[in-house]
Amino acid sequence: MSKINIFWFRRDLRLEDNAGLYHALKSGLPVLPIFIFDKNILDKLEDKADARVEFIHQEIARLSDELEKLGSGILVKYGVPHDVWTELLQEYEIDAVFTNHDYEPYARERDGEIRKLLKDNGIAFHSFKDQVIFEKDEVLKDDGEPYVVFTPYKRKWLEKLDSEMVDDGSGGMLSFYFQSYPTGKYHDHFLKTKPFEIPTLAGMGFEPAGIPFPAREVKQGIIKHYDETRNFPAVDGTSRLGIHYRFGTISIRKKARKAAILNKTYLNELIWRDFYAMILWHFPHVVDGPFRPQYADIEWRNNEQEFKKWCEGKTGYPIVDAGMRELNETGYMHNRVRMIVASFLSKHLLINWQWGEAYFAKKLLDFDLASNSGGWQWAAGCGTDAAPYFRIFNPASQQEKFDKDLNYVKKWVPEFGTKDYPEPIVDHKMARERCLEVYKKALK
DNA sequence: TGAAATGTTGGGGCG
DNA sequence: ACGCCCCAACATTTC
Repeated sequence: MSKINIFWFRRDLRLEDNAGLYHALKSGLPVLPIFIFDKNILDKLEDKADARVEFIHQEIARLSDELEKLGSGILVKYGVPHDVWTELLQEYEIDAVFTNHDYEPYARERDGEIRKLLKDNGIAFHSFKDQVIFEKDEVLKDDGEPYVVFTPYKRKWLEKLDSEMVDDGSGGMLSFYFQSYPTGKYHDHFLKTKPFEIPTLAGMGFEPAGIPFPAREVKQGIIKHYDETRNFPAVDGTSRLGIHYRFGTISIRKKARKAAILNKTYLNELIWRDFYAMILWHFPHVVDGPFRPQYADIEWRNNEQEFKKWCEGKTGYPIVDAGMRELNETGYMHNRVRMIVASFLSKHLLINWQWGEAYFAKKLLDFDLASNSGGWQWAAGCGTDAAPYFRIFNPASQQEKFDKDLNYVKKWVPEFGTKDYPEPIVDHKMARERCLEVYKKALK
């Protein structure tokens, strides 16, 4: 058996502009791409019609088709990564393994184990930055500590971006950090093989969710006008690329490069993404609780019936209910509305934001641990650079500002305005004052 | 990427 | 013309 290198796909499901894959293909030995449906992760999912699993499965099938055209294939396994790698060590003569960094706590632990397993077998494990522009230790304060406030982080991020410019190949200049990896130039370095059989969704205990996935291509003009349109949920004004950023079906470098040219506000959102990934790396405790410890003392009401009504979109606050119903039906919620429903749950209802975070984690197609945690903690006031606790969104004025004509509300809450629509679950004025008291008590 | 409470100003009605 | 009040509009402070 002749030696090969392996490229391990995780959340980077594309053949173009893929850092780890590029390095693998340039390494000299034929490259066998693999993917593992990780039982450690899949077994934790309650809903067997999980659209994210379906999405990954669909994208793996697409990679398989693309590789077949190149005379190669992707080896897809279903199991616990350590067991799978132990099998792979039997099945192949592996020289080195290539992959891209994954910064989540579980992934760090998993990769540590696999790195050790491979090392014990004399095999190198090479991992690369691919899913962010700047990772954990690239944008730090002058004293070497991580930023916990966004604005100075962003300033430093932009400075670093401009610090190294290169020729873009067509006469202009381009940040070194936006350069793409010309993976396609080396596509003939894939291991020549027949296509492999891919485990079926049903075989892994899953089924299709039956909701459509957002396109990989953004409609003309959306990014260019993002700053003007992004706040209006009834307007088609956001890219909806979340799921593609999450699973790497698009290249962050390509999108950030485009954003830097077309719209600074859109680029800003990508910087937030880097920011929260960096925060999660340095402060992994944000997965299980508030970044600021004193917020753990808030006496949440945690009323189960009210939580259920929030989940189902039956709070009697139209903009909140519209958001929750959009989420339940499509796996997506407009970002402006995410802020409104999060503020409402944690502040009006005084329900632990972690309940809401967990609900989003179950429902959002674009769920990302770092950004979800960061966003919820921002809304609840307990995170890095968070909205102060006394900044309580008024659902009525948010609706007036951002959905004046009620187009969004009417789309998702058809019974709005009829007798079938429920009365508000809480009085706004009372809830606001109650929130201020409870937060003040915990924080004094 | 807040909202409400409180303070200030100035125009207009009116005696 | 003047003082007084009301209140909208805007500014500032507070939560």
